[in-house]
Amino acid sequence: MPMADVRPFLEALAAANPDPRSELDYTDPYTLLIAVVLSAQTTDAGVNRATRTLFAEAPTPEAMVRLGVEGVGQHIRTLGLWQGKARNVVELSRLLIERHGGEVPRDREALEALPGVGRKTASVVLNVAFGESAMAVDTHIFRLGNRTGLAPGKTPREVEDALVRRIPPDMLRNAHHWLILHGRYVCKARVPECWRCVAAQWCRYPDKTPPPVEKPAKRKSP
DNA sequence: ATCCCGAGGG
DNA sequence: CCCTCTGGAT
Repeated sequence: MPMADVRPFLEALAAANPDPRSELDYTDPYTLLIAVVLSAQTTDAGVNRATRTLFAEAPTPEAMVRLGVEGVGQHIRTLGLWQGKARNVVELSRLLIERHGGEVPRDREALEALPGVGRKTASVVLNVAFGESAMAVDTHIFRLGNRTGLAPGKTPREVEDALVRRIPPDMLRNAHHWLILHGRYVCKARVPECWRCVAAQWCRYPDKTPPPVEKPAKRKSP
């Protein structure tokens, strides 16, 4: 049975996933754009750290171009795929100046025309920084949408459309973030931890896995 | 060993 | 659809 109303589900996820944007201003489109470009094949902690030190040195597109590929690389060497990302960050910044007066365009086509920016990155920027009705579907959200009944679909695009259609407009902003965190840390691919899921009561997933049996604490053994 | 909060290209 | 680029976490 499909979830009748997605609002309680999303409210529970929102409450369980406090806004992680504390040290960095991810409401700033440029900061967010760079952070998301850096995020592929890496951990969130790594991206946060790299973005923080990078922006301390080059907070604007102009400064980023001046810093150059080598300079950017210094900040992101611990991330996966960092060589390509360093090139993308600099070239993308140059194009922002050349095409958009140094601003991040509020436009999907313009965003996706930038190197290193695909559909998912553009969606996150449009949604989180600009408040547009966009969703990005990765493996976590795809699985969660189908498993929970929130947004069933055979293809990522179908799931995406279902999400944009079903999620109340006032909840769309940041919904991507709540869903992705929930999919990563609770509604996991192999072993979903339903016993600590705040939204289990609205979920149709049949496998309500029990909590792991508490192993006897290891006393000082002989 | 396996999996990523992807994009670009064949 | 497939593959490659890459480092870190588990």
